[in-house]
Amino acid sequence: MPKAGLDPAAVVAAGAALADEVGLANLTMGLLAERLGVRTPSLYKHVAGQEDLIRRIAVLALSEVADAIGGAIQGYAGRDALAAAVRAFRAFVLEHPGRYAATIGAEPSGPDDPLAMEGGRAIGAFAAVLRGYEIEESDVDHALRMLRSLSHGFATLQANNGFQWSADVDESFEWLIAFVDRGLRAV
Amino acid sequence: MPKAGLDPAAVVAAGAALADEVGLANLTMGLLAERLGVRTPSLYKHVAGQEDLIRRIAVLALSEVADAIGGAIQGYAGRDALAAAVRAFRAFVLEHPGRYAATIGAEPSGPDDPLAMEGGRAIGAFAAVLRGYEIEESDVDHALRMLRSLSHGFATLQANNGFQWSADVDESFEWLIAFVDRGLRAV
DNA sequence: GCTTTTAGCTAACAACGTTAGCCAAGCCTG
DNA sequence: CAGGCTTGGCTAACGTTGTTAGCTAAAAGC
Repeated sequence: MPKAGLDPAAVVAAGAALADEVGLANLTMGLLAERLGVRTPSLYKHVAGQEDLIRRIAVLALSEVADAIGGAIQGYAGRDALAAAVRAFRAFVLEHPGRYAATIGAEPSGPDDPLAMEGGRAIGAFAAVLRGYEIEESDVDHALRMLRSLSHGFATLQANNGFQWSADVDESFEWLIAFVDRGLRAV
Repeated sequence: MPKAGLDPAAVVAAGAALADEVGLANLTMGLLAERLGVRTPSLYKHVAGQEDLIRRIAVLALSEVADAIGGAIQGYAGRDALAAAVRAFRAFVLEHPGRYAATIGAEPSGPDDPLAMEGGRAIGAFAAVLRGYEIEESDVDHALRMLRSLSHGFATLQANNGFQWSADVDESFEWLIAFVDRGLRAV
């Protein structure tokens, strides 16, 4: 009785939403099937398995991250672009912790793997921020890695409640933006 | 036939070593039992279950991280201490990716949870680095979070092969130390 | 030396991912 | 429009993994 009208994109989208709700570790095929009003084995007509599902969720997440950052920095440059980019990134991770978690440890199989392409787009959005600073060619890659590490580290630590004590996290984040901005202008 | 002579510490140590070898995601109770020359259910005499095991591995990892950083910075201050600390941290994560992964997402249940205590010790080691800089009291927490985010982000991205293209990762890391050192002296 | 605790074992079960094989709904062609 | 083909759902079944129950023999204590 083919009536549910699923397709791979719908399954992946529902999987991503469910991962955000219950956490990636609790994203089970049975739970996803139930959410879609279908029996578990039916999912295998659309995705190859759980590993494939998570990989596709990662691709979706990276695509959304790239769009979010790219959209946020439009019309801005320098410190404004930096702030917009990292705020957009952090907001995405906090709103969509499950799908973002899918991107961690997902290794592209080759340069034309969709994972690599969307990942490259996300990194490109960060790279656009750096063009607003006067950074020597040889330093751009290092600065980009710094930006990624800081964004990823801060967002994941916060998403996992890694910051325990006193000081306000939003305040720390703004402090961090100022810190990086000063540093990049002095490079 | 109680002869294997296991105890919780031995099980946790073996679990941590195994996690480093095969990855935390592939750390199965059966595999660990086999490694210890014992049948799977016997492990439950020493740890309450897989969740408990991973939690204890996280405590062990945090304790080792704290010792590694604490030891590395002894006798150093300022930039030397900063470099020693983050190098020790990164080396630990790269040598022990499995046990470090156990610390991600482990939430302490209360302030006297061993997890919180060892985590606090590790953070304290980073905090010691900051005392070598002239940072205002109100900025210390922010700087500490920056340091943690950067260390965690860089190390985990590298451990997951998150840095894809050209530039040398070690070079980026040294660049990053210089970047943070300059920034902290200008705070 | 007898009792009690402890630490191993076997057997069994539940949850989950996955595969095989069936069958009806929708489409495509003659 | 009829018949076949493709598709997307289904049930049944299996392997793996985590976990519990209950037994037993080695060690520890009186």
